[in-house]
Amino acid sequence: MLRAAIQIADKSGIEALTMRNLAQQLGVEAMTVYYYVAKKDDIVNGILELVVGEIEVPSNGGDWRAALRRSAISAHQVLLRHRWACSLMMSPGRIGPARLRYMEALLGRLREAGFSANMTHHAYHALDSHILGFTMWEVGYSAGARQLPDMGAAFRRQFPVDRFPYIAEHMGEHGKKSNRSDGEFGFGLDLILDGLEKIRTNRPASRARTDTPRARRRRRPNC
Amino acid sequence: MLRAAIQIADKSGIEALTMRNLAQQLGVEAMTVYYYVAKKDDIVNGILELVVGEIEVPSNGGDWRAALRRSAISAHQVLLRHRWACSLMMSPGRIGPARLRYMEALLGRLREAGFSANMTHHAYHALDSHILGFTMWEVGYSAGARQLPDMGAAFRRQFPVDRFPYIAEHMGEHGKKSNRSDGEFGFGLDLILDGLEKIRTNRPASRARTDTPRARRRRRPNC
DNA sequence: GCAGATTATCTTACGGTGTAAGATTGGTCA
DNA sequence: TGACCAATCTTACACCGTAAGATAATCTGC
Repeated sequence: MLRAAIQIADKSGIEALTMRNLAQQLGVEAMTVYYYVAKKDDIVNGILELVVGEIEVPSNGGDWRAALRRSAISAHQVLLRHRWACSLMMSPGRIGPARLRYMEALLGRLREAGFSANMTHHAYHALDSHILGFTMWEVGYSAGARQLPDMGAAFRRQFPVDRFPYIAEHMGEHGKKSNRSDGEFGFGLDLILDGLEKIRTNRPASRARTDTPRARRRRRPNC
Repeated sequence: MLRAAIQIADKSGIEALTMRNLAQQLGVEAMTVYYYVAKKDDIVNGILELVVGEIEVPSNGGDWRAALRRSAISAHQVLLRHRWACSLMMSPGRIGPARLRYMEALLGRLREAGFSANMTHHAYHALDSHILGFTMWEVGYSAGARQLPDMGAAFRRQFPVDRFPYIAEHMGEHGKKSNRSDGEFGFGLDLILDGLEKIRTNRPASRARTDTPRARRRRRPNC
């Protein structure tokens, strides 16, 4: 059932995933689905869980930078395969086991690389913001480009080059092949990873992983 | 009318912005709103336009880094004031005049600082991804924390510390005051800005070294 | 002053959504 | 055979955006 739901969402967008559509795909009436599921939200959480499970978790040994880079690119690709998943990952209350496993691995890899708890915290959010933020832009951008195949011409008509020269140039850059694939994603990713590496080597002994992390003195019960 | 719509969305979320709700707020019947607006989407675009207009555009003179930083922080704050706007900015087909003005100013400031067209393109997306990606996470996170006031306890019950020690530690970092305000946002922002500054001074007007050399062939006319 | 046009509002209705409540079918087992 | 039960379907409701048209209020030109 979740497979059918993913299929619908992949093909026609998450807004096409309705109980009636899903039931039809399963050859059944709408309300029958509720025999297996309490709320539609359970289906949404379920398919998100499956998709997050597709993401390659940072490996344990070797270069931390390479491991994180591989994982980030894997996440990017998974989210491009399931373009509806991005916004779901950023909405509240959707953190399931797969997401926790991913978070734990990523955080652990950072700590293991020598980052302090505070640095790890910041690094995690910087990486996460880039992965989700960039991919979400990319998804929206290509969706817009698909439904307006000649967006460039429409744009040029409405916003002439002489009024927005830099945007025009920017659009030109979008057409270049060298910027395709993971190139644009990788640029920001490397910017962040390079910055982290610099921080890591500049302050090497800022509380390495000598102490095992533990939930000490919960300051605020705030997730 | 758009003001009333923003008020509804700010107070009760974008999903509460229905034609019937909006009409009620205006002391009028639902369909009356359609006398002033063709589709609900026009209202959504309208309020987004107003909100994007609140963002402080990068100033012209002085230090490029400081200008971009100020603008990014302004965007962050505006989007926290109107927590519904983030996801709208990332969805396709919502680029209005205010957004173009912002883009043009940001791109222009980068070019003026000495970045090549290609670098500017990459820098823009890295910054944009961070601003929108981070803020969107933040919005979702705080929304989750608000509706589950003791999320921490619920979490500890379901996912014990010994199984997810790094996540537990991460959650601890969230409680620290030093990480509040623009601190978390600023960290990733500075990571990106530092990286950009290094690129700018090290190789003025050069191609990104992160571009994996690849056979570049046809460039598709794509926006 | 008043007919006609314009502007603003309301009423009704339709097809879509998620889902609550309960009827119906078919198979298994005592 | 009669009871149980899992699986499915039927009906209905409140909400959504909005199409179509009726109605009321105001302005305009003679």
